[in-house]
Amino acid sequence: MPKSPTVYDVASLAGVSIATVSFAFRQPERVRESTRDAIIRAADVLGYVPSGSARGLARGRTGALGLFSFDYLAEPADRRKPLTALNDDEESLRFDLNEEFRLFPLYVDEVQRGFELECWHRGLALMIGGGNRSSSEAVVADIAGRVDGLAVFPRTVPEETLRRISRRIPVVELSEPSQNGSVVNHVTVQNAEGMRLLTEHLIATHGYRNLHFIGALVTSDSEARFEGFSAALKAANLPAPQRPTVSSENPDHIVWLISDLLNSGSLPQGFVCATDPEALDVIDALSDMGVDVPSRVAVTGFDGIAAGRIVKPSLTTVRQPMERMGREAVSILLERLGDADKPRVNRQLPVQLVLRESCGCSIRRPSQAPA
Amino acid sequence: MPKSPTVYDVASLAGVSIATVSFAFRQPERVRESTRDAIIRAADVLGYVPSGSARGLARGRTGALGLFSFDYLAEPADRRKPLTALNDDEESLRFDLNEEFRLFPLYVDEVQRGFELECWHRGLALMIGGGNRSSSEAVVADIAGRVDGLAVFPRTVPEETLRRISRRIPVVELSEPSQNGSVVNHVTVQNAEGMRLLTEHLIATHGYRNLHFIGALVTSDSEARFEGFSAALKAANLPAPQRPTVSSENPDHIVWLISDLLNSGSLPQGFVCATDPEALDVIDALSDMGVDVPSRVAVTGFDGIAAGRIVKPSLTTVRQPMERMGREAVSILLERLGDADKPRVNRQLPVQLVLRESCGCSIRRPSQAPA
DNA sequence: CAACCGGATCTAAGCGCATTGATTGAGGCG
DNA sequence: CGCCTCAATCAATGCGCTTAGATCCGGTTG
Repeated sequence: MPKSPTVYDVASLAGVSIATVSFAFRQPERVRESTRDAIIRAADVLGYVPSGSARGLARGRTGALGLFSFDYLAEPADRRKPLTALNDDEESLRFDLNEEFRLFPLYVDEVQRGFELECWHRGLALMIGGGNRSSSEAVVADIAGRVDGLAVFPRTVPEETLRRISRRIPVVELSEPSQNGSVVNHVTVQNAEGMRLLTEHLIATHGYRNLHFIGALVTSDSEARFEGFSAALKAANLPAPQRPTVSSENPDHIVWLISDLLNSGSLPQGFVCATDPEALDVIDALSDMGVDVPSRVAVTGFDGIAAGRIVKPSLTTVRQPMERMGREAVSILLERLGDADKPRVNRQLPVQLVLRESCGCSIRRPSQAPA
Repeated sequence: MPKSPTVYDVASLAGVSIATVSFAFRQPERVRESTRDAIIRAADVLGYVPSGSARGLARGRTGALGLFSFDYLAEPADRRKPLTALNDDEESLRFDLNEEFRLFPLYVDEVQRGFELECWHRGLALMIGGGNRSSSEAVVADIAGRVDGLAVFPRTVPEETLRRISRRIPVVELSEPSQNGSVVNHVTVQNAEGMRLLTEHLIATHGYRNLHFIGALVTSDSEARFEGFSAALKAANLPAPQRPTVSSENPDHIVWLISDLLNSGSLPQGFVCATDPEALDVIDALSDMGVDVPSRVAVTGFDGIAAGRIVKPSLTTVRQPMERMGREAVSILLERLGDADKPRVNRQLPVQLVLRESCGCSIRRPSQAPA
């Protein structure tokens, strides 16, 4: 690019000072109309686009919010096999057996969308970064340095870094706060309550009495869900496990775990999973072993991702108001831009039970008006 | 926030000059280890996070790419009815009749995802903005001022603005270039070719001879698709219409249009639509009028969005390599960051025919190995 | 006619960092 | 023991913009 024009160039071409050029754009009413026109014309001729960096520096705020998300590329390789396959050109024109939908609109993506929409709606720009625990430190600081407020997904940024950043700008974490209090704001959903309702449904409606909880308890959200699960069992006078059947984050573990249960003849009546992706992995594993879902074993998830309605059987789950979570995050940040030490909040949003096929419910079409 | 610390604060606490602080972070090898440690410790104590604006200003580049997208909120109201309904809390726990999936992972979202992944992969931050023709002018300039390269979706930014921005930073438009040459780079797909293949399939495999093309020709992409459609008809010695049955962008128009055809008894054997969303609207309209798809009329789309596999009947379409388009955009921008006047490119990517139910093809499960 | 006033414009001082060229000092060499 | 070299550090400048305060000027007011 041939050296982009600056206020100085515009000013000299228009025959005014740089201050006037700046005013012409930021406070047009302060500048006489004729001069303003001249300035705009000069800017047009030169192709002037003001530098965001310079503006941000001078004003002390950037007018942008940041969101730090997962980087899918950093996930274990086997998780993104479908993606790789997709890039294979010679497979063009094949039947659509790709399973990319299992990876794309995930929980984070829908939350992110809400964040975007709300930012745009309020005239803010949005800076997005991605990474995982390891990569993040530098990357997240990089982003934090360019925005007026930051939202992060759990497990993307070490708490220490979060604390440091929150001394500079407001920060909100999109998860249940960990038990030992948190240094930042939070947007949560009714994790425990939602899972309790779902479990109750399995017990009351379907009469299941032997349920397993599957999920890597890597976030406070999953933990809260496990507690909701346990609470429902206790309320029904069923034995509640001390710990869930942990699956770690490797999908293979789910396969091993289930084949163990199958071989030992101790398959439960239902698997209650901490998240939708885990539930989908469980369904896959069961299918591969010839175990029918839901007639032989029920499976449920938690999230409400798109893939849950695409797979067969469709997934019974608890839907989080993902888009709205993103919106709330923006709103929390905005409220805190001005006054520094507004108290931290934890805004909890309602969830919604979504009954589909995988729990044993048949498909109904309630949209048909009863005659 | 209590006034965030700067290099000056860190420098004085560590007892060095600001230059050394800067070096400690940017070129660690230039600083003796002991001093570096002292500096990092001081930075820790103060909670120092370098200002992106200042850095950007000083270095002359920001290390971020921009993407300018549609703002769904700016769409006609009736298009987002499902969204509104979703926010209604009292509807919690209802059966999942919401149709949000019709709006979310659309074409743009998947392209955007590719853009994000590629940026992160290369260690770049990403700034996203949204708007439509009207709102954009200022917003897009705002973003253009903060990034080193910009990608835009068609119809989001007036060409004049695009030209101006491209004098400052490299720009790539995610669409077929318009016939009269373009001032920016492009990432395209085989629009015409893909549509030709699809139409051929309808003619050859299903024997349809009376097809209508439906689509608002608001982008060069849609135009190219129409040309592909016409080409296939001509090749089969079928009469090709001069113009498509335009639907404008108001879904109601599709309803009117189809009810007209129905009332006059001139329903074709198939509707070939310019995009998936339009095809879904057509299917909806037909269903509402009691016309079965595909037994009575076939319908096809173009895009490959997720909703196409969720709806009944599932949508036959042409799938664009959306994620890859985003990736290519990043790659094009990056190649042009250094050398200013590298020639403009138009990188065309392959598409893929996806045969599902709505064209009359039955569901096959090719993954089953033949015995 | 002088003092005054308000609108339009300008001068000048940063904003926080990167970076060039200068400075310092310790070790190497003859 | 003096001179040179090189590594480590520093002083100073500029990046492009915003904005408080100064200035200028034509028009008012008494």
